[in-house]
Amino acid sequence: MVNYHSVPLDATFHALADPTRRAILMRLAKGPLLVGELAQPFDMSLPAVSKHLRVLSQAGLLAQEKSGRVRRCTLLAAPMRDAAQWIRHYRQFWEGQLDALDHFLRSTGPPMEPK
Amino acid sequence: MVNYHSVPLDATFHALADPTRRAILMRLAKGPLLVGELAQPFDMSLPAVSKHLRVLSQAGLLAQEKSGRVRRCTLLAAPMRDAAQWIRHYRQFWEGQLDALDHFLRSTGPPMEPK
DNA sequence: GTGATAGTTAACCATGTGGTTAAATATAAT
DNA sequence: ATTATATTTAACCACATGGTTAACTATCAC
Repeated sequence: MVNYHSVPLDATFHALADPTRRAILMRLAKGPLLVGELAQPFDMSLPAVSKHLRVLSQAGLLAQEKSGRVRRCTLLAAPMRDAAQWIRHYRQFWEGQLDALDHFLRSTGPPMEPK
Repeated sequence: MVNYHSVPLDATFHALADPTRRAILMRLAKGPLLVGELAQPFDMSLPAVSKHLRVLSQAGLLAQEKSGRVRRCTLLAAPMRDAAQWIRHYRQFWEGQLDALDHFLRSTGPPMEPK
């Protein structure tokens, strides 16, 4: 049972599963930011933010460019595009399953209905 | 404290971050399956599969319809559509950042450059 | 009834996660 | 050289995760 986030898609979805990390990505979507700027609005310590940045880096979603004692964080889009593609690839099937959902809801009925 | 009120997205992305769960979803995309049928191709115990199914259920991605001593699992698409929408919403920005990636790669040089 | 079948729950284990504070590192400013 | 600033690393904590085996529940078949 080694690093089960070694698969790129695993790492990408894992990175997206945390609201702090999604917020970081949302802010970086508007342009690169320094670590300190990135951390400022969050109510958590700098090391906590640093850990989130490491998760994002390991998922290939973030590049850090060191410039003096400052680190400029840049969003990298490619892995997220892969994630979107995975979802899109199955969307046709899911949409085919929407009728199955209706059937399921009808067959089980409201929670308190006598069986 | 920032509230991103995005707990469902957390659950959806977390569910997608595991290759076993993605494989389960991929198979369910072709139509409902019983738990046993679902578990058969995986090299892990039934309780392990059962746990994955519970994660998927809690993420709202799976419905289980009990019929006799058998449970029919049906994929529910809606949360996945929300996840895709989250990604799609930021795609325009990421694509704007592709040039920033090029700039980053040029400015930092090859990976093994001496520090 | 007895037994087989489908599946979950319980208890456990090793490791991962998300957070903390304190110390370390590196660079800039004086 | 000293000090302040930006950021990471280390050590720690409580809890979650992904897996196991064993025991339990529920249903079907005889």
